This record gives sequence, C-alpha cells and structure tokens, in this order.
Amino acid sequence: MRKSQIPTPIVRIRPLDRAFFSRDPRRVARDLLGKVLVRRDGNTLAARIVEVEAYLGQQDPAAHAAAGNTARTAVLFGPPGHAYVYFIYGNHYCLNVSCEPEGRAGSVLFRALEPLSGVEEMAHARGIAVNGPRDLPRITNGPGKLCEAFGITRARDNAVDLTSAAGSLWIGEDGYHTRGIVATPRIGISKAAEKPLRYLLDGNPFVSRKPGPK
DNA sequence: ATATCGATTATCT
DNA sequence: GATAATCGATATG
Repeated sequence: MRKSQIPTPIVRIRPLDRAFFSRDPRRVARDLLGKVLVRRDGNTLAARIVEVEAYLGQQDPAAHAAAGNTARTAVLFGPPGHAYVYFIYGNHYCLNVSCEPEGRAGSVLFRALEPLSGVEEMAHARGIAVNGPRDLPRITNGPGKLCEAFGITRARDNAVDLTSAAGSLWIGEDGYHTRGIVATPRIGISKAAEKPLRYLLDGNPFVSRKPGPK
C-alpha cells in the first residue's frame, strides 16, 4: 500500500551524445548549464550543472592546451565528450569535458553543481556535516569541491567517455529548462583574464561566487 | 563582508 | 625553479 496518492516522479536521465560536445566550447558551456553529472557505482550521485567555464584550446593563453599536445593534455586533443581531469595546487582535482572534433583542444571546466541525489554520500566524501539546507551549496560550489564530492581523480577518471551511461561517470539531461544565463570573466586565471567565458545560472544559490558588481 | 596566506605536487620553462 | 583553471583557515572592518 502506497502512503500517498501522488505518484513518485520517475526522472529519466539520458546521456548526451558525442555531437553535443563536438562544437565550440562556448556553445557547449552554455548548453551544459542545467544538465546533470551522474556517478554510478555502489551509489548513484547526481547533480545539476550550474556553473562552467569555456577554454578555447591551443590559442587560448589560459588553457592548458596552450602548452600543446603533451602527456598531460592529450585528452583535450582527442575526441569530444571525454573527461580531462587535472591535479592543481598540490591539493585538488578539476574536471573538464573535451569539446570540438578530434585535433582541436577546446574544453569546458565544471565549476559548480546543485546536488540532486546522493547528498549524504557527497557530504561524506567532502568530510563535511550537513544540517540545514544552508549547508548544501558547500558540498559542490567549486571545481575542486565537486570533484571531491564525486570521488573524481585523474587516476580513476581521466580520459573516460562521458557520453556512455555504461560508464561510472557521465553527463545527461532530464528535461530541465534553464531560465537565465549570466557570463562573467573566468576565475583564478592570470592570462586572458578579461574574457567573459564563465557561464552560470542567474540567481542560482549553488554557484561558486555571485557575479561581480556590474 | 573582504583580504591574505599556507598547503603540497605535477607540469612546464 | 616557478607556477598553478583551489580551498579552508585566519585576520580584520
């Protein structure tokens, strides 16, 4: 016997296809807002993408790809829709998805997520206590934080195909429609720091930082 | 509320 | 040898 007459909503999440990522990273970045990052292993973790940055490949001084196709950046030059995971400041991992056709090295950095399911597991992975809703954003409101919440490391996830729901980490869409998108300069870079290539959902409380004053 | 700083290592010059 | 697509802690207004 069900407790409620209201049926449990079945939210079907289907993976994005490779063509989605085989485009200019600025287009991919905007279109990724509102999509869902999914981790399936023992648990299922899911979180909505609310903030990203575009990196424009070899010609973008702020991009890792500016150093060329090296052991570190090879995934960026490979086929679209794959995870580029790098380690930074001796402490944190960050997640990108490769964009554009093979040979071009554009990518999108994941900067903040809104947790949808597996909140307990994410908070545990982060080593933080969640009491009220006030604490939720701190689980995934930064590129290093979201990787920690999802257990993303270079050893485990670099180069994996993010278009395959058969894998443990992938990107899907659930029919969610975004309202407003804001563009600002990218965070934490010293080169090409003025370009407005950071995109976020307007007013979303799960972003890493509110947009600057005008 | 904003500012500054230390941690800690892969990668590049 | 210097730097880095960060974070959390501490200090101060």
